[in-house]
Amino acid sequence: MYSALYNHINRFIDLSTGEQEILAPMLKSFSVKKKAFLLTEGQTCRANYFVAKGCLRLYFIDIKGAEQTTQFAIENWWITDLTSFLFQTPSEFYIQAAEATEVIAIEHHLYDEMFHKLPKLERYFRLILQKNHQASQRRIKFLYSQTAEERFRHFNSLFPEFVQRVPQYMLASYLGFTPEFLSKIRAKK
Amino acid sequence: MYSALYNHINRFIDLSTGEQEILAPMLKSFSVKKKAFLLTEGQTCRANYFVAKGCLRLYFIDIKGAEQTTQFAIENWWITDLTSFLFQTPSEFYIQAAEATEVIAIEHHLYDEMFHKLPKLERYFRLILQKNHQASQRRIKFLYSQTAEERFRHFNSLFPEFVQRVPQYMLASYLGFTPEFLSKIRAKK
DNA sequence: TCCATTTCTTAAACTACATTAAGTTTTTTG
DNA sequence: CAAAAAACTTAATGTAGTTTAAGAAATGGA
Repeated sequence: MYSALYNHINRFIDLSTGEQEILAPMLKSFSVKKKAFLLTEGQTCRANYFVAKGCLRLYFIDIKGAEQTTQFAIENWWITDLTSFLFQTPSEFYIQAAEATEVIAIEHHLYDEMFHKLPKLERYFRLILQKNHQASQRRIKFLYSQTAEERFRHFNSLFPEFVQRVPQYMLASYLGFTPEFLSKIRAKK
Repeated sequence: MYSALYNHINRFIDLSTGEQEILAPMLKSFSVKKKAFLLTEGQTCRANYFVAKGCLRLYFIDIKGAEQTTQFAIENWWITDLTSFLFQTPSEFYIQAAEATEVIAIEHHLYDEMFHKLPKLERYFRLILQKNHQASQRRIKFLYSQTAEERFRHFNSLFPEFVQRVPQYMLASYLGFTPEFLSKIRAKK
């Protein structure tokens, strides 16, 4: 049921079978159809989501009405609107399945309890959040140091399979330009 | 000596006097003169830095030779090049004092030991990293949703004192445009 | 398998911001 | 307190990327 998550946790800390059994009742596992939403603007984000299989994306709608993708989560990544999740306030974001996705969720009303019952998980989440922070530092540098074309070519060389996996308009907004411009870049060579 | 840090930690968890005494020998406290460096490109980042007083900034030099500020840390914020710090690899960043600054540092060779001796701090750092992650999500949205002028006006309305505190060229690169353009915006009104 | 929807492409006109360069003001330091 | 260095301003010129709009291709559902 939750083996994808247990395997991931065990990459960072040792979680015994007994501890897994304590954790299990606090989790929920379910499928999300392609294009279905786990969160929409105005709603309060109910859970922190772990992707067991598939792909979720976090985006918002800008003043001009365009979707701006700010994050993707593939296998073994957590995704949520952290502010909305932690403080149970209305979100300005959408979380949508970019593909048919298998999700494991920890809901807000059990989040603190989880750390209380399994303090070991403080370490797991600290390490995950450190990875997130590394990724953010890399991403900001990347956004500030290259032109749109360089960003695309660089991203494409690092994650060629992923570029094939999602529609170009999602990728374009994630990389900070328009789908038309991405089309232009590709046509070049 | 380390009271600024102890106070900060106690906002998130309860750290007893005894525990403070365990922590103390793993910390270092020192002053950094304005414009002095805690890290330069090519060096390995030795520590994670907590600002007790003053202001540090993290920046890199882009292809055109311009400084790009990617992060500021004022009182009660931690700052480091996390990848370089965790894996002890050469950094592409500089950490410099934007003002005369009082720093409390935890060095790499004591970082794991700190969590081993004081597992409570796993929680403190998880909570800090959550705040960081919230800040990153906010920042990315901010960068993607507004024009340069809007970003400046918005930032200025949120943090007017901070805008006065640092040179405009640092702020301009942090907000993602040139000092000349910032000058132009200001002249407008 | 066909129609509807979604996604991608092309190209011309436009604009927000960068670049360059020179001059001015402010801050730092001996 | 004078000189040097650092920070800021102004303005002309240039360009990377956007906008708009229309058509082509791919995908998905009944």
